[in-house]
Amino acid sequence: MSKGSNSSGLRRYNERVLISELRRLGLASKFELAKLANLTPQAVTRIIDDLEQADLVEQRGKVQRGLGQPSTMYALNPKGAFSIGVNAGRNDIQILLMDFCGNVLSKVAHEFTLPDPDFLIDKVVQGVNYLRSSLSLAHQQRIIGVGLAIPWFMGAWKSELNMSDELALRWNQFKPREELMKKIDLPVFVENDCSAAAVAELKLGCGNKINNFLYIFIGTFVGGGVVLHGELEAGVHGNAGALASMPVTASQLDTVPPVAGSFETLANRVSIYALRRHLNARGFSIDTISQLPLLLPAAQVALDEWIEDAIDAFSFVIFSATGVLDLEAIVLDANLPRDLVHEIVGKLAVRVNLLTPTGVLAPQVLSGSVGPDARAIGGAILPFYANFSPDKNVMLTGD
Amino acid sequence: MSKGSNSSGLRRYNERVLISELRRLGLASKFELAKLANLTPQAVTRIIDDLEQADLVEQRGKVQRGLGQPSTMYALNPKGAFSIGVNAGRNDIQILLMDFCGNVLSKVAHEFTLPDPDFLIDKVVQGVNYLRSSLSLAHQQRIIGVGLAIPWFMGAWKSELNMSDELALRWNQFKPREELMKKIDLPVFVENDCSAAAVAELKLGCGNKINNFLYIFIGTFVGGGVVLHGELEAGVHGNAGALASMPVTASQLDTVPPVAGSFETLANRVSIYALRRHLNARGFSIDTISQLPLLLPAAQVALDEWIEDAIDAFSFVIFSATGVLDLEAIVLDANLPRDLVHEIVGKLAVRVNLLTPTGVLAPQVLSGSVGPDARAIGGAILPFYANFSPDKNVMLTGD
DNA sequence: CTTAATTAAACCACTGTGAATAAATAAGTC
DNA sequence: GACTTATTTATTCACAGTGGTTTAATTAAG
Repeated sequence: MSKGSNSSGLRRYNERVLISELRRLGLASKFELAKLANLTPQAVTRIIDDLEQADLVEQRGKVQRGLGQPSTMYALNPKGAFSIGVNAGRNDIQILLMDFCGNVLSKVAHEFTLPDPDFLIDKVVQGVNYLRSSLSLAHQQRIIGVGLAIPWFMGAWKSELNMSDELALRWNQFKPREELMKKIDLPVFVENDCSAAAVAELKLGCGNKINNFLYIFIGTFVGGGVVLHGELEAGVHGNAGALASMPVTASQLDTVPPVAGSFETLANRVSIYALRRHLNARGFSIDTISQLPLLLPAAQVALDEWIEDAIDAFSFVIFSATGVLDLEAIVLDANLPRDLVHEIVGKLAVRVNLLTPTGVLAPQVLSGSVGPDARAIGGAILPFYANFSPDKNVMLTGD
Repeated sequence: MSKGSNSSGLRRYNERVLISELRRLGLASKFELAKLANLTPQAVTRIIDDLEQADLVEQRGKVQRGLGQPSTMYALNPKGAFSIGVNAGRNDIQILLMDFCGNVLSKVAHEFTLPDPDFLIDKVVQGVNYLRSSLSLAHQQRIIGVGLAIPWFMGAWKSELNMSDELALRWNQFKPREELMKKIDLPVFVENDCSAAAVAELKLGCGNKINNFLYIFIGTFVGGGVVLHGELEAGVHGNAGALASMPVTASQLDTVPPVAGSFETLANRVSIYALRRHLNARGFSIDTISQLPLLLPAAQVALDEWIEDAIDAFSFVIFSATGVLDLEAIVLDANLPRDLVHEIVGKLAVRVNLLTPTGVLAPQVLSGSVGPDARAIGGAILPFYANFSPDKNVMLTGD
């Protein structure tokens, strides 16, 4: 089952290790890289020189540190590779162009209500082609792929979304990767939207310091991504971090009770859907979540009620996840105002530390540092991740 | 953070890949191994010849398959390496000697009530030395280590175990690896008992076919181990699979309710401790779980009540774990009569398929094929696992 | 004489070693 | 203060070592 490797696999692996270190550090000398990667300066020299030849890495002046010859610093060449990331949501889509250093160069977005798959694909193709043409021809050659972040089981929430049976069926049969590959002549990478966001957090956010975490994103519903040992753990069917359906205890609020014999689920308590439902029950109505601040301070009590209930449900899920996986941290982000995210994270951290059961070690609770665009950004990272991240599989594929 | 590698790392990795394949297949030719491991027959020849030289692999005759030269078959040499496995439980200890093929050569066991750490260490040292001396001097040189499977947080359940504060404190401060290394001049490997059992299941049980599963073992309490991509996932602090403290909904039975603001935990509903408590409440008393069959059929109703309640709690935990990790299977074993394990697994499988929420893919539910000794056997595998399993870290440590 | 497993010898790609080189600072000398 | 020399650190050169690959030869069957 597990595969052996050869020297070119080894080289590719070391190459990726150096690229990753360089991405993590921003700026480093060959010597530093050698120490960090446990390689000899020779090996690093050869690899970095080759990468420089291939325009993936560039010199960035020299730095003097005390005695000795100054270090020639290297960094990833932002123009060395490009990637296009797509987040396809239930109500909106964001498409962005990213350079090799992770900078977002440009971005397009649309909002809509309940798209059908064909419409969505069209929007993606249009956006990708538009962003693509914004680059010079030489740089267009360096786009290494399109990464799509999209919820799984889009058709599974048809009642919550007022979706027709027919549309739900089409969503269920929809194969985004295949459809996109038909219309775009670039490699296509697809991940669950929240797993993609977890990758964004791993590569551009707190992943610099933390290697094992559960990422949670509150959007229309709620989802997550799992990062173990600095690598995305996608699960057997790519469905890891499917937090929406996680069982939790019943809510104190006005939720629809689950069908008999079944469980209450996290999405029913923690999601923008649940928040809006509770606000509605308290007489506050909004069309999109961006209008939330307009309701304040009148709706503050209702909002606080929901926060309290959400924290309750969350702590349940966090202890479940920590029990199974013994994680360093929970990283929470949301399509909600920044200070609200911080408030939830703060209260959650207190609760988690208070209730940590015997036999479990409390994880840190952090707020995501990438923000609401994490999913699209994560999408853009997917092609980089597949081509330049040092996972074990790199070694396996021979020449 | 991630480290590069060199040719000796590569060689070690390939060596381990071949050993693992050979362990999985039992018997294979160089040519077969080459195809499976994605290596050239040449490379395999070199590696296997070296391994044969080192007595880790041996020829096992020739096999004719149609035309052509017959294949020379190879297998692991059972006398190539030995390992001693220990399971240190709250009431008993098993110590066994294992050969390189995974056969248990001999075994010693003791029962007791609430040992203190020193007593336990003494028992382990005695047992290890006894088993060690049962081998010829030449073979004694080939013992590659002692693997200890032991519950974490032994002192954390002092009220349930009627443990004195003083004893609980000593357990909490107990460092088994350090203590053992003082008294045994062999490498010592320590894992959580249920993680060790998961390794046993991975290497000697269903792991032949399944690479991603949550292993659950019902003992005095309940615990688990996580296997992802054919490797044990121990967690940041080695505490992955800490199912005992997993939050679940409240029981319908006679459990002690959790303190206010806290959760009910799995161990309080699914464990031999919980079973005995329920049997007690129904007027049936046993000293050890092996006496359970003596109570039947009188206690059948009480037993069925517990099973029903246990399945309820289990399905909660299984959906939590599957939501986070998207697993292929749940593998359940217990220190209970074999047919009772099968009954629980059967009923659990039905329940899981019935209740699988939208957005989650139901895992298989299987009964463990290693059985009640899984923890000690897993312990014995730990040294083999550390020395011969192709995990990524193999490559990292240079020469 | 075909087929398939296995091996031998030359080869290639990679990293490692140890000496040499380059570029700076620090210390000593006039 | 200018010049020299030693010291330190980064980097590179040439060669050696390891390990897998290639090609062709060998072996043992049908």
